[in-house]
Amino acid sequence: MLDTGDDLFTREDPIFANKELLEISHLPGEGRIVGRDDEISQLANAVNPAIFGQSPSNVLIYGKTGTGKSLCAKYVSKRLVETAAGEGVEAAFAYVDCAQDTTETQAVQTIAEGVNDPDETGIRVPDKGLSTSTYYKRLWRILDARFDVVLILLDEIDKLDDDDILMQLSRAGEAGKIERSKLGVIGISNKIQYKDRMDERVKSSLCEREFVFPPYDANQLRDIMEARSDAFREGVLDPSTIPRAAALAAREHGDARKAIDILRYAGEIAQSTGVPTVREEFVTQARERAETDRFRELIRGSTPHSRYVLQALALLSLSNQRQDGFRTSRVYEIYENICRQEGSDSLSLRRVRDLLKEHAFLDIIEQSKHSGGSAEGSYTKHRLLEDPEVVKEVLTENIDG
DNA sequence: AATCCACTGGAAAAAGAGGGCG
DNA sequence: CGCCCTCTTTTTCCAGTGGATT
Repeated sequence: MLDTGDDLFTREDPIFANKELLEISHLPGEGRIVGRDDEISQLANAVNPAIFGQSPSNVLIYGKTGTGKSLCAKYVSKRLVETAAGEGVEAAFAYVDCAQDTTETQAVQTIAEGVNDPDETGIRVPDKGLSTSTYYKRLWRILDARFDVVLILLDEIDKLDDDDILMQLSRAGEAGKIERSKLGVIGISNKIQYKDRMDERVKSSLCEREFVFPPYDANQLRDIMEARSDAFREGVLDPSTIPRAAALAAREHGDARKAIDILRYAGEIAQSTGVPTVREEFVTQARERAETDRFRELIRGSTPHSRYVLQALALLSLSNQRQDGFRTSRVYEIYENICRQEGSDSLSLRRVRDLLKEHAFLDIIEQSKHSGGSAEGSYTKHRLLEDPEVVKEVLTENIDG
């Protein structure tokens, strides 16, 4: 996405030797996963029966973002499939990011597509258009046709809007939906409280084993970055850069993904300014850039009206610098103006309230409740958390697209 | 204590898009 | 093609909320 590796010009990259090591999607090989040895062996232990074609334990993994949950789960699954193959057991794993596939149907579709091979099974899995039960039926057929054991990784399981899929998966065997295959579910959640919300029946079957991944400390973050430092050319990385970035990341979140992002941005800053080494002071800049990018990413893909609402709030913040928030009706007025300018019909007040709430959920704005004087009742104030200038800029730059 | 009233937020349902299947 | 399915966006309806005023 960021750069497509245009090898016409980059054959003599002065900074990066192997930039893929710093991409988020990169799955490190053996010995590159730092500080998670215990977790990995426990996880492996839980799913071990799969190697002999027996049912693996269902597992629930907790931990904040960037603590290596997905990484370890994927790594163990991959190793498991390899080992099982050595034993003559046909195993596979399917990975679902529930933040992207929030509904039951989408998640089933992703699993089915992930484990399917149309040439072998002759079963097609269309993107959409089928009923949920049809997707299930096809999934069961695919599984029985191809595999002895299947591990299903459900990442960010708390983003799922209902538990139905867990119910179906955990009971597939008993209900006789699948005969040959055994299923194992590995659920990954950011929220510890997730389990409380779960249906009792699902809870008992899904939570056979539970693991909590603690955040990385500064030393571990440093090791993680060191382990990937050969993404850079020799001598390019200033010795103080990694400790600095590690300290910064540990203090703020302990998120390894962000830490690696920062390292990559620092490298890119060096690259674009033509400096031959990655210096310590780039780390601060890199962090800022990571934040702006995060915001752009949040905005991207939102509907026009969702943007207008944000724009209205940005406009208000710019013209009234020292106010701590703007009430809904005020935002709505400005929003209506913007709609007139853009020549589109404005949405109802009710809808705009929901849009504001969505933004609050993404930490773009902050909402606070107030109670007013006579005939005022209770109301909500909205305040932009990002820099209004940045918001306005990002919002207007995308209009031509 | 009753009343005001601008605003809140849950619920349901319409509308419309996207897509498969026979 | 007609029917069925899902899913998102949006509207409509309505029962609260809560401090100041009466």
